Amino acid sequence: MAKKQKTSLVVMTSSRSRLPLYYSLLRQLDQEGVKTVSSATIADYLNINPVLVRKDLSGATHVCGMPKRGFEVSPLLADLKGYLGYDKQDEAFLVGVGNLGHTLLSNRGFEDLGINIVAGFDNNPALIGEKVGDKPILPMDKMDEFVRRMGLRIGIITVPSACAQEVCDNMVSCGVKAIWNFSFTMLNVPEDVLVKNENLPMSLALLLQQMKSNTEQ
Amino acid sequence: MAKKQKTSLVVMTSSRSRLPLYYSLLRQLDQEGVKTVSSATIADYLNINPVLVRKDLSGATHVCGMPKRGFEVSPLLADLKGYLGYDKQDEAFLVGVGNLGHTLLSNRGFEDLGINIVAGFDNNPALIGEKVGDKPILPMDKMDEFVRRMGLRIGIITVPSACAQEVCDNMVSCGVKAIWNFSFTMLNVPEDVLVKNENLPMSLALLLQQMKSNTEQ
DNA sequence: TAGATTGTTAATCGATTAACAATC
DNA sequence: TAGATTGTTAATCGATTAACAATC
Repeated sequence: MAKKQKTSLVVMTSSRSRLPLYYSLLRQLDQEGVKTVSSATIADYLNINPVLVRKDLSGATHVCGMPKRGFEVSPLLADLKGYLGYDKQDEAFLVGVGNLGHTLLSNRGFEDLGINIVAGFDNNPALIGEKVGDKPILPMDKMDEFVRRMGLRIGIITVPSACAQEVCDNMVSCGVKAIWNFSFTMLNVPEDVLVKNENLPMSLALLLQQMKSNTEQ
Repeated sequence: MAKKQKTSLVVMTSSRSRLPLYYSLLRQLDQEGVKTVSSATIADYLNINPVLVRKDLSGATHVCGMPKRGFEVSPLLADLKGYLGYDKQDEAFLVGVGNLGHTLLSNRGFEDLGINIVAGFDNNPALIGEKVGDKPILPMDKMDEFVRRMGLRIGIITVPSACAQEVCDNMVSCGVKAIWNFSFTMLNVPEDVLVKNENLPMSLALLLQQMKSNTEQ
């Protein structure tokens, strides 16, 4: 990783959303053989204030930075991994094995964070019984029993927007407590169920808006 | 859309990130034939404070809410569309036509927000000359000339993490000012270039963390 | 030693919420 | 009219930054 340039990142608030970024960066540095890193260096990469980095890290880890040398990368990484829960195994399932469903089932990045997408559900007879990214594709009408039996708490919705609410209701009735929603539908759920909308086009639109307000100045 | 339940959404800060959600919701309501909506109803769907909704809306639109009746959906939608820039056409391009690249090129959701991904670039000879989601796939070595000629400012990185920085450097040298990065590499860019990291596994991990802290209480 | 870098306390800043008068 | 709902001003809250003493 070259050191000359600065990274401009889209704004983010609260340590909760920054800690995963520290983790990413530290893992990258670790792989490059970097042993210690200062808060200023981390801050530079992420385009934030070094004091904020130190505060975030001291709140989440037991690693103390050393004056003159900064933080040791590998213990920091280990602590952060524990704090973020990446060392614990979590199981999720996905409904809607279309384009995006395939992509997520094949994504190897979940493993590293302790997340296992155990199965995909779909109604397409051509898919049922197949495997995508080593994960079995099961028929929709098996979902209820499967999810209850395995006690799954995390559901991923990658169906077309029109049937997202129905799938969501099903998930909720099976005891799902967190839904990662890729459809464009705003879902209705009971208060104890968490929904995270991952509207990709909107996410890019947000970036464009920031870019425009940047160049206007 | 049923009205009985509340939606729990992952926290978000500043009107910038909430306005697109209002837009989504209002469009949905509009399609259902809803004519007026109160700030309390919007707030309920999004699990936020109604005062915040009114403040956000009054800052972004010229539509005044009517006491007793709330806001008219369709003028609000129109104003919001303008404010968010969804009525202006923007052009982006994508590098790395793998699984995720295919998914994004085929996604119809960008159009509605005024975003057109004009082409995908890849080195795979089997893909070059093909079309994905109606978008042409071109060889990597054509990127430079193509991007400069069209004056493209927005690049999407969907290549493996190992070559992400190289692709990024290329983009920057072609004048790209905003990068939507799906690789797991923290990119180095000059200060005037905006990077938005879309690390999908990490995004789910963040949701899990919140779910766990919810159930702990 | 001098300088780089840390961790912490206090000050600042911005965003959210509470309170309330105005209005249909 | 009474009640629902608005928009705005002031108060609160939390997050970020500034200042600075401690230390290798």
